[in-house]
Amino acid sequence: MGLQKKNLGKELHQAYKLMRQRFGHQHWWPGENEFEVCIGAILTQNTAWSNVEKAINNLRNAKVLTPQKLYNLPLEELASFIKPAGYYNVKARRVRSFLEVLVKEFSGDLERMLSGNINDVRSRLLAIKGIGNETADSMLLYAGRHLSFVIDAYTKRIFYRHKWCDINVTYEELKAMCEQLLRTEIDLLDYWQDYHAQLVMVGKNFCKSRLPECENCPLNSLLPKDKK
DNA sequence: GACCAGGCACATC
DNA sequence: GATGTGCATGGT
Repeated sequence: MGLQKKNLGKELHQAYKLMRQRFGHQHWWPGENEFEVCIGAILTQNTAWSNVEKAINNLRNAKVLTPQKLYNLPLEELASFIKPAGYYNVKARRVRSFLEVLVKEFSGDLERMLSGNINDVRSRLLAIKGIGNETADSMLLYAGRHLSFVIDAYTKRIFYRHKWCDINVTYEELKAMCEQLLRTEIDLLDYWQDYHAQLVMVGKNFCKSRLPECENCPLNSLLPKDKK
């Protein structure tokens, strides 16, 4: 992590207040239940959520949105349902490998799969092919209600833009930094869930691509003074 | 038509 | 350990 700005914690919390003021509480994750959250977490990898919604609706309309039914689906059929989400062949395999563990090791009981020691649960998720850091943390935070901060491309882009981290920061470093500094609220789970959601709002609406400027961004008042 | 999106695994050097 | 590549649809 190296040199860390003094009062960075306060600045990060100020950022939250600004985003929250602009967008309101996001009540994330979008999804009817914990199982949908997990499937959505896989489907949204490098993909716009609007496309994921179509894929999930296909599954819902086909009435296969349960662990056992989804697991029993032939791979090609699963792939055709999730086509709108893109990368449908890889994602079909990734959903399948997640379900394999859920159904075979936990009898389809997602709550049991996600309960217990956070580090153990996280390791179990990361051992599944197709589940990396962000997907695992999304499942932990939004489906498992664990205190596991989610880092994504928007987080890195926004943090770097504001010089809250350097360009080479790793996933684990940024995650540890956020988890260490964002501890002021009473309800940390709600805070971390909404913090990530707010960052996605900023990313989607104001920090597209790697352009240095993002007009009308609620965080502009926090930009480093030399390049504004 | 180009560019982008809430990643990840794998190959290669 | 760092860097490059394939995967694919739909919106702007």
